[in-house]
Parts: sequence; C-alpha cells; structure tokens
Amino acid sequence: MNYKEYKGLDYAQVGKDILQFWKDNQIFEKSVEVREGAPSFTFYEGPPSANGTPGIHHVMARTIKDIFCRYKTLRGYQVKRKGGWDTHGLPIELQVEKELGIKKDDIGIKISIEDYNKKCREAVMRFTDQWLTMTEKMGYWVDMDDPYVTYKNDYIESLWWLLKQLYDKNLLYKGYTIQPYSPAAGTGLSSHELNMPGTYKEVKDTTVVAQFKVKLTGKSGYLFDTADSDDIYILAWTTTPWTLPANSALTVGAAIDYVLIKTFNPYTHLPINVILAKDLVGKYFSEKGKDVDLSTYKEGDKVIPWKVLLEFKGEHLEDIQYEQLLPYIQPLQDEDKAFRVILGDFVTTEDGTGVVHTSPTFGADDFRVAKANGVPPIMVRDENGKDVPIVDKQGRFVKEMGEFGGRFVKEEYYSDQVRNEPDFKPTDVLIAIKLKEENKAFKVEKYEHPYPHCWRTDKPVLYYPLDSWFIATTKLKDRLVELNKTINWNPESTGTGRFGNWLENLVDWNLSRSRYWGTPLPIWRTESGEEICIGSVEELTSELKKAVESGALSDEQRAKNEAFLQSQGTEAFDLHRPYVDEIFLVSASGKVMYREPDLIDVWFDSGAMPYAQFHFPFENLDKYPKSMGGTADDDAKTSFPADFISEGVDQTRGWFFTLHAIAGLLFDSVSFKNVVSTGLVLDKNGNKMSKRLGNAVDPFSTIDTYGPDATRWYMITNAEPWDNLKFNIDGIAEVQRKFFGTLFNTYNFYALYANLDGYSIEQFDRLPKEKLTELDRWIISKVFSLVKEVGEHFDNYNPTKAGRAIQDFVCDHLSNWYVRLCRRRFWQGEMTDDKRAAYQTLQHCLAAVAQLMSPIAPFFGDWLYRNLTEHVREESIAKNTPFKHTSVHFTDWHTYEPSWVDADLEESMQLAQDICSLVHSLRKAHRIKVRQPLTKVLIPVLNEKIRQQIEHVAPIIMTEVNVKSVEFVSDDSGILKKKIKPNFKALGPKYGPKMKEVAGIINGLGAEGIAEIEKEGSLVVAGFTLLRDDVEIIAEDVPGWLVASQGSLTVALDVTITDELRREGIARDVVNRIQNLRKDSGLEVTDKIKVTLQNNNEELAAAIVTNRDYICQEVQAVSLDLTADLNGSATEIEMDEFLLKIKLEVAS
RNA sequence: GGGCUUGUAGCUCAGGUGGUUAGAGCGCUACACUGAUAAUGUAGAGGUCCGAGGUUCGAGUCCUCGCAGGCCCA
Repeated sequence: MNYKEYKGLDYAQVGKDILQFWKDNQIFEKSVEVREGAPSFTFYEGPPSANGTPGIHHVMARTIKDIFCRYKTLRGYQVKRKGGWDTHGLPIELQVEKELGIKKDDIGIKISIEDYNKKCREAVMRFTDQWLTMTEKMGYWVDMDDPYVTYKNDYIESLWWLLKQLYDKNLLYKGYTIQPYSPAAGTGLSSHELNMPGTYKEVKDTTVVAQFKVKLTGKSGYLFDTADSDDIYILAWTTTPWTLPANSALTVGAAIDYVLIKTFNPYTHLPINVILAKDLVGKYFSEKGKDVDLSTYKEGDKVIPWKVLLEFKGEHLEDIQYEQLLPYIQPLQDEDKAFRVILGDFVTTEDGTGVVHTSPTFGADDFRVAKANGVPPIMVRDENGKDVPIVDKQGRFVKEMGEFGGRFVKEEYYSDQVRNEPDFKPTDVLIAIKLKEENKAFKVEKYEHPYPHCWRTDKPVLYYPLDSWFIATTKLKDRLVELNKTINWNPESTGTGRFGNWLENLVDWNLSRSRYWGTPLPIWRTESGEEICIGSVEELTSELKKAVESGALSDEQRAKNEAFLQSQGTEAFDLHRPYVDEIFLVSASGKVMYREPDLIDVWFDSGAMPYAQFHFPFENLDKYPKSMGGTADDDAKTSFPADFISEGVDQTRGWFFTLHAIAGLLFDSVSFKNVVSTGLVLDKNGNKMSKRLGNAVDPFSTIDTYGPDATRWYMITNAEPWDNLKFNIDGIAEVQRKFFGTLFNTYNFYALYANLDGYSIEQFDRLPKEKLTELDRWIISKVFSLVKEVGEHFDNYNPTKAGRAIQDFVCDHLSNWYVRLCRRRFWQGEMTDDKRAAYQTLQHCLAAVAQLMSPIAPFFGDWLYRNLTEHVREESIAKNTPFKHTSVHFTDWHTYEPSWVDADLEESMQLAQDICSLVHSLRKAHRIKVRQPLTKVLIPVLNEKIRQQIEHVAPIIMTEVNVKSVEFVSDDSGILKKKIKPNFKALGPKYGPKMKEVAGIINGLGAEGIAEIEKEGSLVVAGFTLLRDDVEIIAEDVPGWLVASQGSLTVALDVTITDELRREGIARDVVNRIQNLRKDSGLEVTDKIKVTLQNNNEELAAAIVTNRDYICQEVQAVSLDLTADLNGSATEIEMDEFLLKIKLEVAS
C-alpha cells in the first residue's frame, strides 16, 4: 500500500502524532537549518509574562506570528525566532503584594527588598510550564530553549548600555511630571491607589470665574475694535483658586464657538467686555438682561444688562496675550511665551466657561499642553538653585507669595484648632476676596464635586510636580513620525491613525517608576547634582573600585561596595535592587554619589529586546549591521531590524511604541518593517472574556477536543486578524467538518483508489498537457491561480483571505466539482492514460493544498504531505526532487506557472456550473429527478465565443444533469425572444439627468428596435442616439420550451420522456437500489455479484432487458436474471411505482 | 471628552474605483443526489444594508450629523 487509508480521522490525534514526529525529528530546528545561508526574515517575539495562565487569545496572537514565519520559511528565508519572557513590572509586584498580604509601604519594613524581589522572581515564571505546553500543542514554533529573560543580568546590562547612549545624547533627563501627591503623607500616589474605594469624596470648594485682562496686540486688535473699550477679559473657571497665582496660559478649543459680551462686573459694577464659550452664556447671564440698554444700568440693579458683540471660533483667540492675574512670581524663563491663549483638545463646554485656566505645575493636562506650546511654568528657585513650584511639599505657598506666603493651600491641611478660630478663612476664599476687590473675579461661588483624597490621611491630594526621569522623545518626534511612514502597518489605520496621530502629539517618555522589581536606573548622583550614568558592568566595576580607593566613603559604604564586588562571578551577582542601591560612587569633586532610587518603565525592557535579547553590544555583534556598530557582512542576514512583528492593538502605545522609539532615537532606524496588530478575542456574544465571568475559553481543552489545526483555521478564517473575533466553539466544529472533513475525504478517496490501482506519485513520467481532460486542465489552472492568490495574500499579511481562498478551492472546486465529476474515472477500467491523468491531477492538487495550508494548519498540512509523499521519499531523495523533504515545512513554495492558467477554461467551467444549476432547478420545478435521463438542453447563445466556451464543457454538463445532448440556438434561428436592458454604467456619464427618460425608452423597445441596434450598432429613438454598448441584450426565452435564466444565461430543457428514456430511468433506479444494497450488505468495492430480480412488472422487464449491460457494469454484476418468483433471501425494495424484490449473491 | 475601529439575513461573514433583483456559509423547511458522504444539490422562508440629512440621473458604497458596541488615551 502506497497510501495510508483511514476509517475516520481524529484531528486532535493528528495534532499529537505530528507533534511527536516534529519532536522526535527536531523538525522545527531543521526548518531553520535548511535555510542556512539564505537571507533572513527577522521576527521579534513580543515577550509574554508567565505570571498568568495563557488564554485562547494567546493562541490567536501566536497563530498570526507563526503563520508568517512558516510562510517565509517556505519562501526560502531563514526565520530564527527567539522566544522571550517579560519578567518585570507592576502587575507582578501587585500579585506578590496580594499573595503576601502586604502594601507597597511594607516593602523594606515587613519584608526586605531582597526577599520581596526573590518572591517576584519566582512568581513571574510560575506558569512557564503551561505556556510551554500551550505553545507546543498549538504548533507555535519559537525557540523556547534559549529565550531572552528580561531580569537576567546580561539583559539589564544591555539596557544600561542603551540608557547610557540616550544619556550621552542628552536624551535622558530629570524633570517633573504632575502626579497625585499627598502633602499630609509626603508621598505620591499611584493611579491604583486613587482607584481605591472611598478616595473620591464630595467636597464643597470655593470656585472662581476669574477675569484675565486681554492686552492690545495685533492678534487681539479686532476685539478692541468691536468692543470700543480697553476692558476686555477672558473668563476662566477654577475649582482650585490657589492655583491661580501659577497661571501662565489659558486654553481654548479651536472649534468651540466663543462670544464677546459687553456687560458689567457684578461686584465692582464697572463696565467690562468678557469672552466665554457661546454654549455657556446662559450659565452666567440671565435672559432678562439680554440686549437691555447698557446705559440704564445702576449699581445694585438685580438684572445686569448684556449684549453679544461678536461670535467667533476658538482658533481666533490663539496667541492673544493677557495680563498676569496675580503677579507675585514671574516665569524663570521664556517670559514672552507666558500669559497667552493656547489651543487644547481637552477643552469642553460642559461646565466652566469653555476656557481652561492653565497652571503647568498643578495639572496633568495643563502640564502637557503648556509643554507642547512652549509655555513656561511659574516656579521659584530654591536655596539649592533648584526650580520648585510655588507650593512646597507640605502644601504651603512659598515665601515669595507675598501675603499668602506660608499659607496652606487647602484648609484641611490646617489643624482643627486653627480652622476653628473665628477669623480663619481658607486660602481659596482669601484669593477670591482679593480678586473681587481688584475687578478680577466675575463670579465666586461654592461648588460641590468629587475630589480625590489620600487613603491614608483622608486629606485631599494635590496634583503636584514630582521628579522623574524622562527620555526626550519630543526632540526627535519629527524623525519618529517620518520613520513610521516607512512601516507597513496592518491594518493601515492603526499606523496612520492610532499610532501616527499619537506620535504627532508625543510627549516625553516618563521612565521613572518608584517600585522594587525591575531594571534599576543606572544613574548615581550627589546631593548637589553631579551625576554619572553607568553603561556596563565593567564601567560600574571600575567606578566602584575608584570609589573604594578614593577615601570619600564611609566604612559602611566601602564595605557594601566591596561586598558587591565580591559577588561578581558568583550566583549572587545581581543588578537588581537592593544590591545596586548599596553601591556608592564618588564624583569628580570627591563627593559621594547615591543611586537614583527609581526603576525604569518595564516597557523599556521589552522595547529594548532587539538589542538585549542578544546582549548587544557586548556579544553577538555579527548579528547586527555595521551601520549600528555590528559586524555583519551582509545586512540581509542580520537580526535588526525586524521584518515582522505582531501583537494586539492594545500594544500600540506599549511595545510597538517602545520598539520604535528606542530604534529611532538611538539608531535612526525603524525596528520593524511590517506589523500586524491584532484585535481582541471576545466570547460568542461579543463580550470580553474574563475568568471571573466564566466565559473564558480554555485553550487546552479546545485544542484537545478539536485539534490545533481546526482551532487555528477557524480563528484565522472567521475574521481578519485586526477585527475582534467573536469566538464560538461551534465555529471550530464547523470548520472541522466542512473544510478538514472534505479535505480528508478527498485524500481518503484518492488513497483508496490509488492503492487499488497500485498508483504511485509519478514525479518524472508525467502526461503532457494534451492528454489531460478539460476538467484536469481546469482544476490545475485553478490550483495555479490559487498558488498565486494565496501567495499574494500572505505577502500582504492577510492570512484570512489566504485561508478562505484555500477553503473555497478545496470545498467548492476540488471536492465538489472535480472529484465528484471524476469519480468514474477512478473506479472503472484498467490503468489508462485518462486514469493516470486523473491520479496525477488529484495528487498535484492535494500536494499543493498541503503546502499552501501548512502555515495556518501546520499539523494537518504536514500530515497530508507526508501521507501523499512518504512512499516516494527515498526515490525523491536519490533524485533530489521536491518530495525529498520529510516535512512540508522544509519545502520550497510551489512555483507559479502561468502557462497552466487558462482563464478561458475557468470561465467555461463557471458557465457549466451555472448551466447545471439552472437545469437542476428546471428539473426540480417539474418534478423530474436527475436519475431520469432527458434528451437535450437548448442554450441560446448570442455570440460565438460563449458558444465555444460551452461546447468545451458540454460533456460535463451532459453527465452532470443527465441529458443526452447540449444544443445551441443561435440568433439567426429566429426563434429567440430577446430582452433589452439599459447599461447604466455606460449611459450614466452620457445622459446624466436624462437617465430615467432614456432607461424608460430602452425598456420599451420592441423586437424591431432590438434587431436594429444589433444590426446597425446604433439606434436613434426620441432624439437619443443609442450605441450597442449602451444596452445589454440577452436571450430570455425560447417559445415553447421550459426555460430558466440567471444573469445573461438562459437554458431551455426538453422534458419529453419517451418510453426509451423512461426505461433508462428505471434502469438507473435499479442500479441505485442495488448499489445501496451492496453497501448495506457490507460488500467490498471490488466484490463481484450475481443479481436476481423478481419479474413482476412489464416496464421493469423491458428496462432490464434493454439496459442489462449498463446495469451489470455499474454494479459489478457478473449476471442479472429475472425470474417470475423470487423467494427466500430476497430483499423487498420500494421503487417509484412498484415494489421490487432483489437478491444479491457474491460471485466466487 | 479625544483618536482609531465596527455596525449588511436568526448566527458568522463577503460585498475594487457609486450602476438599478445586496450575496455566501451555518441554522430552519421541503425535495432530490450519492460505492469518498457526519458530505452534496435544488427550492423556500429570512434584509428599513444602525438612524437622519446631503451630493448624484443613481448610494450598502461618497460627505455631514447622530445612535450603539469595541480598543487606547484623557
């Protein structure tokens, strides 16, 4: 037996068997080895974190990655894929905190940092086994034997080197960012601390709508002209009046409508002109005062008159300057950039005035928008020469704040005793009073709103600038934007939109994290600001030694340094906290430098993997191009940049960004050329999967039940990768039944008959094209078209379209048309050229499909390939032919041979399929079953080309629909009835508005009109000149016949059933019954039989006699007898009009 | 609130550059076909192409504004 035959197929078992084969023979490793010396296709694995268990969405993401790596291997590239683990970061720390039942503050107190980090190190790799199992079972090929691990010293050393490069390029700096800060507790709060229950409380604050006086400049001239006054104010509302002295800008929305209103100040009663958002006018002005004569206003009037002078968009306010509201402190730099109107996207007209008072030191939005617009913050320089905000860390105004100096900005910071004094007034109120008196407040009122409080002290938090280390990504923003345009994003919108827009609005990357388990920032500083950035272990060692020798260290410091030096080369050597915190360096001026306590953002870890995975630049320089300091001779064989990466779309600002930023900043390069960002995997109702809700799909049981291939195939073909996938397990079952079931059946059919005939793959002695039937040449044309199409889809990173094309080919074309129509060729007669042609063709198709599908369904593809080719392996190896490979994953992509593609034939076959479908529907309508032969179908054809195309496939039509002949009626027969339709596409541009009229005329044309336009090529009707191309003419009817039409195709069927045809029909029925009986009796396909029928019907007898040979041949009978009386073992079977007794005996 | 994205049959999805009867598969109903058959064919039922405006002779497709879901940010 050349081919294995199967009774049924357990797809999960196929997965297991093939997996075992891969393991036993190191197929993955070899698939990389066979491409040694070939150009590389570089793939970066985005490292997962093994602190949680893998979910079905990981199978999805990894399938995408795997597909293109396998595809590119088939295309001749060497695809090395190094696995990796992401091991640092907040989620791990939180998990450990939870497990230990501690809070962040307990670290270093209840548990030493050393022990804590040890716990983290264990936790992070906890589910490694499950990850490895999932990876293996789903067939994701990635090198997990030698992965990069972000907590390893080598990895950290590479990161330090990168940070030092940034530092040396002045791209790493210490600045501040606005964070929730609790002055009472003296600490910043993380976002999750603010998410704790009870932190947001309703408070009543004194709020102020302040008047910012506009300066007369060229930009603001139009306002002054309209108002005819110098007193023009922009109104801005704040719930934190204490931040007003720090105001240095006003932010408006470019597209928001604003108005200029003439009115009076309600406190000073002075005439003023104010600017605010149009939508919010009603909040501050009563309808009664509208357009009331302003000259009638007197102090004390309840209704204040007002009048809209002008309406305009926010963009017209940009760059208008105003006078500083509370001029205690001036900006330390860029004074000319302060106190002007800027545009921001966060401005709303929900409350306030549609103008946002902007103090860069006390609001995150404010900070960001000010930075983007070059607006300086209001800060003071302290005794150390350091710039600090106007509120100190205890929450008090600095001394430069005049009468407010030393006051707490929030009344809650005062002791109860002070607050209970009769004269006590909160700072906000004092500021409000001052503004009222100075004609700078338009409205002061109490306002109740939620405000975050510190969970430990119960006091309100401040948004406050805290020190952080930043990467100056904004300095190279334009270059990052440019580089991004060279990346092939899939889908494109993620690149141009989500990512591109974000790059346009980039802010500096805040690198600092005040945590414990992560890569330490390699910067040491003296208290006075001398600092050093360390770029390698070697440099650290030498600085350490210098420090020890300097004599500037205390004994304890020196001892700790020495302890660290001692650890080098031992297991204990560790670049994490707390060990690095216990290193003390000495500055050039001889002062002790302490490590900056921050860790760096874990995203830097993963973004640095292109370098750190190979310990660049300390090792493996040959993997990197010379342009970045590597030593590779050939840039086509380097490991940088990546040709392809893929992760979830939620990584856009995560890994995708950090990869891009580091490569752009340091190497002026992209770090990936093609990227597929994948959508989410939701449950079947479109809800997010979560373990808590119990709707998460377990990848292990899914794979165990349906096998990896059906799981992968379903996920890929159901929705494009970037769309969200509604994961329905029934869909996998359907894919398994429909696609894999059909393909398996097709293989099994081939194997069954090829084995019977002793047919083996003929690799050399192939029949020439002329010996093949139309059907053979058609399916081969189809398979080459498929090869091209699938290749293009994979090249375009669209696996969904590739998979769907393969599926359509297998189900619709190969199985349902080619095999179905060719079955007789396989099961009848001796080995003729025709039969060989059928085997060769089917074998070719199956082998092609095995390869094309293998990137998506790697197990089944290999299973199919191996079943098809195993018996010719040795011969193939000896003769060096394509089937020499033991796995489909080593093969070279199927060559596309255009000479085999016959578009004409593909069209013909489409016509045949359409015609058969029409004939079937006619038979159905007239209740004539297909087993009943009919004389002919008549097909009206209006041109010669169609006629020829149908003639080619006429025999196929005849067998398929059981008619004796296909005939054509041509135009000149004169019996066709034609229909004319307007061709809108052609007519549209010509007639435009007159379309309807013209269409009406065309639809009303009679036979003469149609005849004339066909003959003359044009027709003049009602003043319109119609050309042949302006209309479609189709044959619609053949009078006197049964017709059916679809599009321009019409068929007519002769339904006359003669006696002869009726007998033939009966004979076919008999064949059918006998075949069923054979099958029920468990006979083998090859068994010969003797048949005896009871002769109880005239028609039957006549039918048998006339068609005896035909029946015998069909049912493999050596004899067919009719007897008058059949008793005993006969089976009674129902025919259409009578009962039939049949007896079958196996002929010896 | 912003950026991106999705909305077509009960379900999952197709529907270049606008062209007049909007398709497929699954599911349902009926009838056929079948020595690869847990497959297949034909027919039927099933649609306000999310809504409202607009552009156009003509809109599922283009524009504007909404509604609903999703992701990422604030």
